Amino acid sequence: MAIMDQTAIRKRFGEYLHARSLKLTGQRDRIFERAFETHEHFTPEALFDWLREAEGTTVSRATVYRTLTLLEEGGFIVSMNNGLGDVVYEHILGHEHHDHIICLKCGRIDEFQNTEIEALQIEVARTWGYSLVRHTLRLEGVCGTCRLSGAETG
Amino acid sequence: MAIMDQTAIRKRFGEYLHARSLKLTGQRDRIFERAFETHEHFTPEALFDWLREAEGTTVSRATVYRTLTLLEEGGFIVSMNNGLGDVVYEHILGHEHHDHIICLKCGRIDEFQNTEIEALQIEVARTWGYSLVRHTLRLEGVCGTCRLSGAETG
DNA sequence: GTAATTGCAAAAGGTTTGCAACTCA
DNA sequence: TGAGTTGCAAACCTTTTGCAATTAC
Repeated sequence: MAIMDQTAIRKRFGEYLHARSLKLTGQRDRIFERAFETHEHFTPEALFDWLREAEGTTVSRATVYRTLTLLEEGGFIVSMNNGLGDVVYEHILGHEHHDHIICLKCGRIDEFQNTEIEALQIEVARTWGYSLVRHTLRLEGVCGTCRLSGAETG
Repeated sequence: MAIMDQTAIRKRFGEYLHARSLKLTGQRDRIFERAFETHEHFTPEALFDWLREAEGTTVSRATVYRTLTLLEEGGFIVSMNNGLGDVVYEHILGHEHHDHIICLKCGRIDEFQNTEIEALQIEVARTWGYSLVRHTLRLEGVCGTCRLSGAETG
């Protein structure tokens, strides 16, 4: 399923920086690497902590924020809201476009694709006179695990 | 199309407060009224300003926030993200469930309904073992007006 | 009369920014 | 060498909170 492997995307990151006359600093490198190391959604703060926990590795919060913005502008990562008020990011490595289904009990996030829904969205946009740039579809519910365990909690 | 008229929902607000042993204060009344007066999506700050602009009417920011939370808990309004980092609210008066299509250039928000998409969502959730509680579908693009005027702006 | 509410100002939480020191190319 | 980058701390913005005064019921 991978569209591009880690090496290729790393190279593209370098090219992207070069094209914009930006420098590949140690901090950017570490942030990039760490962001692509996880397959989870993460907050800027979480990434900051991960880097701090890694022995000796310290990158300032400001640089984390600045670099995440940079990565998003370059299309290497995308941001979304986790529904609890936090901004979370995910990298695009090996991800085709997908939407999310989120468990309201445990916060688990699964990803899915549905071409029929995609097609209908384009149709809706056209109907309203919009040209569709992107969309966000988030399904929220209770996952199987939580339904079996917690049942009717809170 | 209205599910409930303004009078009816106003009454329900009173009942809701009563049921929770809360008081119908002048401030709550004004906030409620103003929130239902507009059919646009609004930020807490915007509502605060509206009330301030209205001659003599002043409600503190704190009370605006507290009351909006209260109204959302009661199901009288719902909140969402406008995609620019702001929390925006909309009242539910006369609104059936709908999704949003947002213009990335001018921030305009339109609402639509599509039963086919709704049905497919339920199917997706079932496939993944989730029971669907709710969903958010946001289409983002460029509206007809902006496409005609601005064209390829920055 | 009394519990609930308000306004204020301070606090909080997340993100951005100015600036001097530093570093990649 | 010099444009771009970093870290720090202060600034920002939105939202929340503690508390004394006030108000609805």
